[in-house]
Amino acid sequence: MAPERISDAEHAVMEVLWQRAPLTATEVADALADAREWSLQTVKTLLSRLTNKGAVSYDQDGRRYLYSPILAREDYIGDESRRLVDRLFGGRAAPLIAHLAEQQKFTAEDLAEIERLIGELKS
Amino acid sequence: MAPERISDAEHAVMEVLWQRAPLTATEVADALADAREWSLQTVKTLLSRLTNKGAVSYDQDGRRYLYSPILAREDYIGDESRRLVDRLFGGRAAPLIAHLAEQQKFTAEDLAEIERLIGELKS
DNA sequence: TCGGACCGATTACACCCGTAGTCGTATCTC
DNA sequence: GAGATACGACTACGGGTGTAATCGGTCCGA
Repeated sequence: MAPERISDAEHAVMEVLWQRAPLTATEVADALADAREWSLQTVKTLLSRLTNKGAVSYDQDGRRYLYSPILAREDYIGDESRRLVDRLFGGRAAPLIAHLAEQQKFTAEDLAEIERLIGELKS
Repeated sequence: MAPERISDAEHAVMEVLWQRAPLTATEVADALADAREWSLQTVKTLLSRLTNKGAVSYDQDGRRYLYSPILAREDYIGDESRRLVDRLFGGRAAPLIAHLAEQQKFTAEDLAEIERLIGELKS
């Protein structure tokens, strides 16, 4: 299948569905109300585009739809992360980490966590 | 100023200019010939859009332009990395690393490198 | 039973993006 | 000095995106 790209706005909708599903369009819109000032219609358009892209499905419940994600969040963040690493760091992850490190993106807990991860990977 | 987003195609042009500058439009097109099958006109359009976005500047050399980056590569990859971390990992970098780790994106050298980085940061 | 209310579907529209073609002009060549 | 050439500027155009309004059908309340 063609890996249909998911836009920023669409991604916001996916995040809601990944958190809990199935949901009606209205419920999705409510969940987004804090973050984005979208009309219900806008959310419905995004749901419909996501459906066309094969990223969400729906079950009909009377005259409304209950939407659920098809695309797994794991897969999405995997693809996006890989894209970034490929585009900006020649496909190698270490330079990304070096970069994040220089930006002071790490808290003490982060460092401990990462050390633990590295330790695991080495064994 | 609004941080004008740089598109994928535009980014490819920036990479050339980051590698060496100043360059003429034709030189940029030549440098890209291997990677992308773009006509010279396409490259010129991209350079012009990047100029409008304030990401590159030019010096006039007779009747042609010598283009140079204004936006620093550091800043660009910083912004892009931060965008990704914010969008997908709630602004924390450790989960990104955990994710990359699970994808087996790290070679043995990477691991050594990262360990070294972490060691430095902890001190 | 009739007018809203509420659905999803369809349509709208301006802007960005990828990918160029064309135009007007300045320069080089003979 | 006239035609070819090379340059940047302007124009084009189909598809994606953000952001909705409108349409046609159905159900609910009075």
